[in-house]
Amino acid sequence: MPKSIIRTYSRYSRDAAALLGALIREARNERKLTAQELADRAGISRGLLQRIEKGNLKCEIGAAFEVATLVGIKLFDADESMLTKYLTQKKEKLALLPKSVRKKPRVVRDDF
Amino acid sequence: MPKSIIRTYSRYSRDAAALLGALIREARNERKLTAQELADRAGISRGLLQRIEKGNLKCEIGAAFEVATLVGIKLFDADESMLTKYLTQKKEKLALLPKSVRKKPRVVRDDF
DNA sequence: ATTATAAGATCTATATAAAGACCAATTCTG
DNA sequence: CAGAATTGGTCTTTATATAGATCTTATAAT
Repeated sequence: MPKSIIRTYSRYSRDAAALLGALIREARNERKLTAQELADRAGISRGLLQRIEKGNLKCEIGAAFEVATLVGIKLFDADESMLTKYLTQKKEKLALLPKSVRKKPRVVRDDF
Repeated sequence: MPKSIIRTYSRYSRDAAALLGALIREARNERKLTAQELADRAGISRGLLQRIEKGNLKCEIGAAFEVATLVGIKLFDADESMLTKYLTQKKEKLALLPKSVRKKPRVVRDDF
């Protein structure tokens, strides 16, 4: 980040991250895992896990997803096979869609 | 990151991030937004948006969620009010759960 | 009530994610 | 087709997220 950017987040994003964190904490409790244990399994530090559970938005998405996966949280309400299937479908659909979005209509050159 | 940590991600996490990226791309297309426009609205660089759409796991979760929100993707299949409600419920439940997970049963001191 | 353990908090060093600028390759649209 | 616009890379700089260590506080189980 060259210039210090002040990021703002919508209520929706904040709540979504907070919810994900709460779900993780709940699942960790149910599975009787300490923060250290779960962090170790996810290959992250305990501090990072703490921030994820608190819904911190500055965490890397991979770490959050990995932890969620480890405690059995189903992202997109889908299990592994469903996720793969859904992903494949989306990719196929994307292949058909236009590769770029054209915004400005060309200037009509009717002056000659 | 003091020592260079090689992070590994499960298939599930990778697919989930890839799916989120694909959904964003699809929604951006439908809304006829260029990458630059969406990036500007989200307050991020075009490069970061590109990585998010590709499902890069090293992106910050806040940026990804914010972009998703901007194109109308419903996280946890919930709209704003549902999300808030769900979050409140989770917090209430967490308040009742034990604050810490005890693993090792204390050594019984029956020698006196 | 004790006390070991887990969780919370803070600090430092460092690897790296991200912005910004640039150029190359694609791709719509007239 | 043409040519502008969009997208895809690459490179550099810099702010910062993270690991790791340490200390404090809270808590659960005896």
